[in-house]
Formats: sequence, C-alpha cells, structure tokens
Amino acid sequence: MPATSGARRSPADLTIMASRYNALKSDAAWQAIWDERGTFAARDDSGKPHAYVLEMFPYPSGKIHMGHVRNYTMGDVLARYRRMTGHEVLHPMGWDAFGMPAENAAMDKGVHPGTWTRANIATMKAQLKRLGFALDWSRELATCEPDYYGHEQALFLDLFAGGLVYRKESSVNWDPVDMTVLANEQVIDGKGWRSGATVEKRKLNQWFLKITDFADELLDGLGDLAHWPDKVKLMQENWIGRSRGLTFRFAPVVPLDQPIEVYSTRPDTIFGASFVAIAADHPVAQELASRDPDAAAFIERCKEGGTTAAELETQEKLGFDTGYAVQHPFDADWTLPVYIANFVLMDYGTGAVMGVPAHDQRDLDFARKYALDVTRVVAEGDTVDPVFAGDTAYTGPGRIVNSRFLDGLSVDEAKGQVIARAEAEGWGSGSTVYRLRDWGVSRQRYWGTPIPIIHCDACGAVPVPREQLPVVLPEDVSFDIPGNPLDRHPTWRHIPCPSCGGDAARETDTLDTFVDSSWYFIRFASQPDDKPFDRSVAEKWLPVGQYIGGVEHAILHLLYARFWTRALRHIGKLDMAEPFAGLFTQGMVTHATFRSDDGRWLNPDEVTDGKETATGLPVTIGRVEKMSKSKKNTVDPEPIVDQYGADAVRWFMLSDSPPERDLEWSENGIEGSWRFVQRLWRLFDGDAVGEAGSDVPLDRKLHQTIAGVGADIEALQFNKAVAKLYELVNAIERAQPSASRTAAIRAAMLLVAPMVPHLAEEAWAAIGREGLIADADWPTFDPALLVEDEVTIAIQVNGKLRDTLVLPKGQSKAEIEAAALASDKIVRLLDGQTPRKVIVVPDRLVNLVA
RNA sequence: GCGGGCGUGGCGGAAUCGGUAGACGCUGCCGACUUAAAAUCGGCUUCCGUAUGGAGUGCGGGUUCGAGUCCCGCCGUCCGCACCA
Repeated sequence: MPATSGARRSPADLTIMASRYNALKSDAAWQAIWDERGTFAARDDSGKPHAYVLEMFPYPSGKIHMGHVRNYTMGDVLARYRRMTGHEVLHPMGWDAFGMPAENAAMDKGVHPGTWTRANIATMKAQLKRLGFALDWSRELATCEPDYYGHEQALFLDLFAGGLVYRKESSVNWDPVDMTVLANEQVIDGKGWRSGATVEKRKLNQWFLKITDFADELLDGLGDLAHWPDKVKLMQENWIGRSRGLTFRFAPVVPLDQPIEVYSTRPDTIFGASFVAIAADHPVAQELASRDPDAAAFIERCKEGGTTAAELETQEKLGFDTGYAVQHPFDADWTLPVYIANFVLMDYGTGAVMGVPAHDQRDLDFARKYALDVTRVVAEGDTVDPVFAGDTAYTGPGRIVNSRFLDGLSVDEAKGQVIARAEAEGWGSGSTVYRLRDWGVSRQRYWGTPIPIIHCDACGAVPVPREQLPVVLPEDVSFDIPGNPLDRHPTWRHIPCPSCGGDAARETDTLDTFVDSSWYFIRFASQPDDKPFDRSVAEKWLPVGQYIGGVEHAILHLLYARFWTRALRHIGKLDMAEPFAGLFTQGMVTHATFRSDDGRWLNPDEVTDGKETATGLPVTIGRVEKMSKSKKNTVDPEPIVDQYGADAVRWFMLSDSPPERDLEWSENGIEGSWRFVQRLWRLFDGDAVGEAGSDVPLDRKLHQTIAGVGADIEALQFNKAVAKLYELVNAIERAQPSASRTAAIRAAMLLVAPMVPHLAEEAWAAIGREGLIADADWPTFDPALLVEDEVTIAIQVNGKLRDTLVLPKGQSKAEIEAAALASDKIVRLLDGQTPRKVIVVPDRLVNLVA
C-alpha cells in the first residue's frame, strides 16, 4: 500500500499495514537457502582480498551455551561485514574434540568417548546452524577424527625429525584423580586445573616440545602484535619471564667437594652476600641427606609445606645449616655458609642463590631469622651505613657502596663490571634465564592423539613410518578402571619394530589436547587428504586476520599456537611467524544467582517474583556471576532462540555491553531486542515505496551512520554500532516520507544485515531486490554529508555553561565572540562588565573569563 | 607481595584531540489508542529545589580559560602471576 506523499503516517496505519515478522519461519527459510547455495564457502582462488575471521573452536561438551553464542555472533558480524565490503572471507568452524570429559562420560555412563563426542557435535552443530552463522561448513573438522589427528601425527614426526621433540624422565605433576600428567600451566595453586585434586610429583618418561628454544622469539614477537590486547601480551611476557643476570660458581671450602653454581639478577650486590642457599632437591642437599639424618629430616619438612598461594604467603623462611662453606669469588679469605632453604626452587635458574639480605626481602627475612650479616651495598639516598637496619629490604636504585672496586658505580654499571670480571676470570658468565619450561605433551589418557612412536628394546624410540599413519585409536576399550586403557589393550600396542623388525610396543601416551588446537587454524585454511596442509594455499589465508575468544586462553593456547607456527617455520613447512594478526578477547555472559531459603542454588526459571516457584519461599538474590552449571545461573540458548528467533538473540548479544566486558543476560534485554527486530520489520515492510523530495538532515544522519557503523564493526565496538543504528531508526521513523527516507530505509537494511541477517534477507526480498543481501555491497557514504552545516556553540562564563547558540559552521572567532556577547542571557550575567579574557574554540564554544 | 584493568544516573553504558556529561538501550512513571488487555505510539526519567537556580563522573589535592579525560596521593573492585633469586 503506497503512502500518501507528504502526510505523516499515523501509528494506527502502521499497525494495520505492517505484518508481524515471523522470525522462526524466516530463520529456517534463509538458513536453508544459504546452505543450498553454499553462500559462505570460502574460495581459495578468489581474486578478492582474503579475510580470515576465526573464533576459538568449541569443545563439544553437550550443548552450546550463551558464551558460545556471544563469541560466534561477534565473529559472524565481522565476517558478514567483511563479505559486504568486498572480501573473500574464510569463517570456519570445527571441534576441539579430544579431552577428558569424554572419558569421564565414558566412565559415568558407559558410553564410548567417541560416541558421546560425536553425538554432542551433532547437537551443537544443529544449534549453531539455528543461529544463522555465516560459516563455511564444508571445512568443518573434528580433532578426534583420524583425518585430522593423523596429520597431527605427521607434524609431530616432522618436529621430531627437526630436533624439536625429545623424551626425558622428569618429575611431573601427577593428578591422582584424573590419573594423568599435567603441564605446569595446568596446575593452579597446586591443584589440577580440571579435577581440583592436589597434584603429586612423579617420575615418568615424557615427551617434550622445545618451546624454550623459541622463548626469545616468542617474547620479542609480541612487539609485532599491534592488534593484540596489551593485557594478553603482558601475560605472555610474564609467563615467559625472561631475566638477565650472572650465572657463576662459588668455589668450595673443605669438606664441600664441588663448587655451587648460582644465578643472580643482582651481581652488583655481590659484596653484600652473606650466605648461599640451595634447594631441598639440589644434588648437594641430596648427597648430604644420604649421610646426615638431620638434613634428610629437614628436606622432608620442606616438602610438607603446601604450595597454595595462601600457604606460601604465610610460610616461614626455613633454613638448614649444612656446615659447608664456599669462597667469595672476589676474596678467597671470605667464606659464606651454605644453607638448604625452603624458598629456593630447584627448577628455576641453578637451584641455588646467593643471599644478599639488605637488598632482597626473602634473603632479609632469612638472615634475620638465622642472625646472618646484613650489609648495605646500595646507598639509599644519603644513607651509606654498612649496617643495615630494619626489616624491609632496599631494592631501589642508588650508588654502590661498601663494595671495594664497585664503589660509586650505579647499579647497572656495577652489574656490567661484575659480569665482565667473572667472564675474564672464568668463574661465571652473563646469562639469560626464563621462567618458561619446555612443553610436556604426554598424557596418560585414551581420548587423545596417539603419539606416533614405537619403543624397541634394541632401537629405542622409533618414529612410526609415514605410510603407517594415522595411528588410529582402537575402538574396543573399556573404562571400568581409572588410568589409560591403551596400556591394557590386548593387541593394539604390540607391533614389530619398523627398524629391526623385532618385538616392540607402541607409545601408549596421547598428546595434550593443546597440541590439537595449536594448528587447527592452518588445517581450516587448507585441508588436502595426503598432508596436513598445502603450504601455498594456507599462506593465502594466514595469518588469521581476527581471532576471537575468551581471555582464559591468553597464555596456554595462544602461546602454544604461536610456538607451533614458529616451529613449522623453523622446519620449513610454513613461512610465517605469527598465526593471529588480530586478537580479541571477549567478556563472559553473566547472570544473577539465586539461592533458596535453605541455601540451594536455584535456576532462574525456578524463581517467580522473588520467590521459589515450587515452594513459595523467599529467594536470596546473589551477585551477578559467570554462567555456570554449579551455580545454576545458566540460560540455555536453545529455548530462547525458539522463542525470539536468531536475530533477536544476536542483537542482544551485541547490545549495551562493550564486547570485552561481561554481558549480563536479562529477560528485559532479550525482549527489548525482540521488540527492535519487530520495529525494524515494520520499518522495512511498511515503506519500500518510492517517494519524492529530499531530507538533508536525514541524509546526513544516514551517511554518518554508514561511516560510524562501519568503523565500529571494524573496531569490534558492536555496542556502539548498535546505538548508532537505534539512532538512525529513530530518525527515520520521525522523518516525513521523502526519497531520502526511502533511501535511508534501504540502506538501513544493509547496515543491520551483519547483525540480523535473516530479517535483512527477508526485507531485501520483500522489496524485490535480486540476490542475497549477504552478497550485497556495504553502502558507501558521502564524506561531504558527514559534517553538519550548523553547529551548536556552548557559551561558558568562567567555564560554566550559560547558553548555547546555533550558528553556521565555520564562522570566524570574531563572529562567534560577537554572537556570544549578544546573547540575552550572557548580557544579563555580565551585567555591563567586560570579560577579562575570551577563549573561542571555533565551531565548539566560547568561554568568557570574568 | 608483584603486574594490569576498571570506578560516570535506578541498571548496562556513551562522550574520537582537554571543550555542552549522561547518546543509545533497559527499568520506572504519565498520556494516546482500546469495551478491556496486549502490542504500538507520544512524553518524562542524574540528584536537590515549586522555581530563577545549584550540585554532580569513587575520595583528596594539582595543572588549565576549561578536567570524566592530564598529573600526584588515597580508597574500592576485578583479573593475571605467585618464594622466579
């Protein structure tokens, strides 16, 4: 029905003519069309500029949750926007499908991990499709399938051949509940990251990847990641933990029969040393313990101490005087006692330290307890007294004092001097020490990538020949006892040695699942059958332009993926240093928590009007927290999508909260989004007709919105883009019919298309446009229309706003000042006085200083 | 303890370079339409004050004609690391 030109349509007319938008019907219809046409399949050989948008792939735990919806909606908006701005977009999806929960399910429910995992994938894939994400499903992969992990085994062997894989017996973190080894990164406060069980130390033969070879690269490479959050870069920097100092030897004094090597970042304070401390598991301590029961008892006592944050905080510094002594490197007559101390760690540096109590807090605590000398060697302002008072070590800058040939130097100069002397005299050398350790990748689990190695008594560890890959997991396993079923399998592990043909056994450990996620983004870009990836194709897409995921992966996954990429470059497989050019870490989806009268957590749908629905008893409303099953404050996306449609859910995920912050789920919020979807539909459905006449203010608003929304999406500031779209829609609704208004409505369809794609397609089709809006071009803006021709000038007196004036843009300072002084309000306020000073900011404000 | 982020109405938040604080949304209130309700539409919604007006961006200082924004010192809160020599 054409509107009457010039007449404003009444709300009643709108209601009559606009049909209600049936989201469920449209969602299904357009999803089917996108599928049939392969709309979102990425073409490797496209002539368009390539864009790779990736969200962290999910673990198939059962069903998708709101966090997934938020994560994938953000990526989807960017992917769709990139398509509309002329890019060939790769936006794939897959499954991080190996891991412990599948084995737990196997143990709990007696279902095979593969069956459980694949069923979850099917469920979650259907749920993702239901949200209308612009994903290239033809590239879907699951890490638990041999056609993925077989290639991973090949890469593992490539790294093995390249010298980046080694095996060593090492003390490992053993999780007694999950019955597996954990990486240091997976031990949190002395407990397993997944089970929460207190971690024990065990000696096992483990496979390691030489990530420490890349420590410098990984650290320095952070500097090139301009589009990564500073927070994540800083976390990685701290994790790698590079420090520079001096590694040097203290010569032994009889009866000690070997030198003790220490590492120090403060060689400048060497004349302040008053003791040497070694770790409880230091070889010298162990040797002493074998002869001295007191030493052995002390070492046992050190191991009893907990490793949690709280325990460490309060733990007393304990020492055991070994009776040994060492010589000071600069004075053979100066001897220092050697202690075993509970605060020295064997696995950092050399496992031994020199104690300089005046300038290190731990050393000071220790020295005070055991009445050792505390000598100041760095001046604190004018204080140079060698006798150091108080219980707070001085760690600041200053001149070196009481230090013989170092006196008068700065801290840095003295460091250099001492290192130079040590190197010249041969008792030490400048060195770099990292907190980062090599990556232990062995897991004593079934549901993971089998490590493609065969152990032969004669030949040692032999790689599985390439033609025998993939080493496929046997299906016939049982989970009735904890531990690794591969160890118990009757036949799988028995195999002839590829080298000598004798009896040999397969490695039964599987790879850490972080290995699986260290290269999946490469496999998405290129997935030939006969090799992990085709280098030239992968390099067309990589690095990932924008990677989006949770900040919980700031260290582990992102560091491992960076390492893997560099390792592949090292062995000549891929010419790329960094896998993710842009990274964005989105906030969590949160919800209020509810507790019943008797303290049980309640699901939001068990609460009605502040009372428990079932009992009518009052409910305590707790704080807003991350949605979690344990607190029962989850909202299942599926029924929400069924009720409101995909677009309303997507719109809500983008609204209000900045994407890096938490988003609180609310019933009012989703209803508001649903209302807006309906409002958009009324706008699109009711006014796709030609009108005459122009409306310049509306044109301006439109062009400002086109420019602004595009910039906001590129900056991933979706909440701002949403606000601008609300403003545009408000303006269109208020405008009189005109050609400008019709043009604005049509442009608005394109502007909202990345966010509410189903509605946009429906509207596009309704006005008879050819093709899909998903394939349409993003509207362009006229820069001339971005600026207003009139500006509102603020008039301040002494910095306080007193009046505003609307003036043509671009007036001179004199004109603006004259206009300001002519204002009635200002004349009244000044009361005949002349301002002492007048500040005019053209097109902005006038400040009159009285 | 070390490192980092954040602090703006009833709520989520906006304010691009130091220049009109509170855009936009939610909630709430009033009104229109309706027999009624829902939906929709219009208006109001930082606080104090009937009002002219005053106060106001965690607190206290400072720089500036002008500070949410910059500087100094606190407080609160969240996150990461954690005896790293």
